[in-house]
Amino acid sequence: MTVPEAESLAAVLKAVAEPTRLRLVSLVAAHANAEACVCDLTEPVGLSQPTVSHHLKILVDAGVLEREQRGKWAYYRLVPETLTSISQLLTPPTAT
Amino acid sequence: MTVPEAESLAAVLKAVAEPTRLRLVSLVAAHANAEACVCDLTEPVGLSQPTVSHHLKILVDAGVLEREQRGKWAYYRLVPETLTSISQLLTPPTAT
DNA sequence: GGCATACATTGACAAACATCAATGTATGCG
DNA sequence: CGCATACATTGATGTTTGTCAATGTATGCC
Repeated sequence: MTVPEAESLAAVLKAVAEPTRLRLVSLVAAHANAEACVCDLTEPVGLSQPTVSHHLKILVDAGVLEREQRGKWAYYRLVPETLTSISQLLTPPTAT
Repeated sequence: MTVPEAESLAAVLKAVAEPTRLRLVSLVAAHANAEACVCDLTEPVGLSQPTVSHHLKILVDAGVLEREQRGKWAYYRLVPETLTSISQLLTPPTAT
């Protein structure tokens, strides 16, 4: 694995390697219509709205979630390809 | 995903979510006999011996690598089950 | 025993990070 | 226009993290 490869993989992993963000991803994926707005998420994770927005931005920047603004609300959806991709990159050669 | 589940998954991900440690894992896995000692690893990653030992300890604590002391050398091997496990936990439901 | 080798641990420090309060921006409604 | 709602951004703060120099520990060899 080259240095740039390691850096780009680490960047995505870093976004996900945080308990709150894992829960956010999980909550978004499990939510009705597979999308959720910030107001759906602050109460379940028990953190302030700015903090949740901050975490969501990190997940969007990493390509784990995507954001769509509809009226007053910002809807977040999972980008399954990203998780699938890092999942495959992490699978050890012996498996499969 | 519950809070404890998120925390334990995040702990393993955190160990791997670092470029140097990803390269170390990759180097160990690709090395002859699928094991490597610290002296095999410092030069490829270009960091000091204490720093490499430090990263290896984090990977061992997370269950990603295992360590075996043989004489003067400490040999590190991959624990494939750990990577397989987090790989599966990260696979989105839509995949498969 | 004495010395070299292989590695771990400690201490220190700058950089990155998670969090919140306060404030800013934009949308919708009357 | 004026106000409330939903969310983002900024600034500040305590904590974690990656790194190295210095030192400690243990093994092997003479």
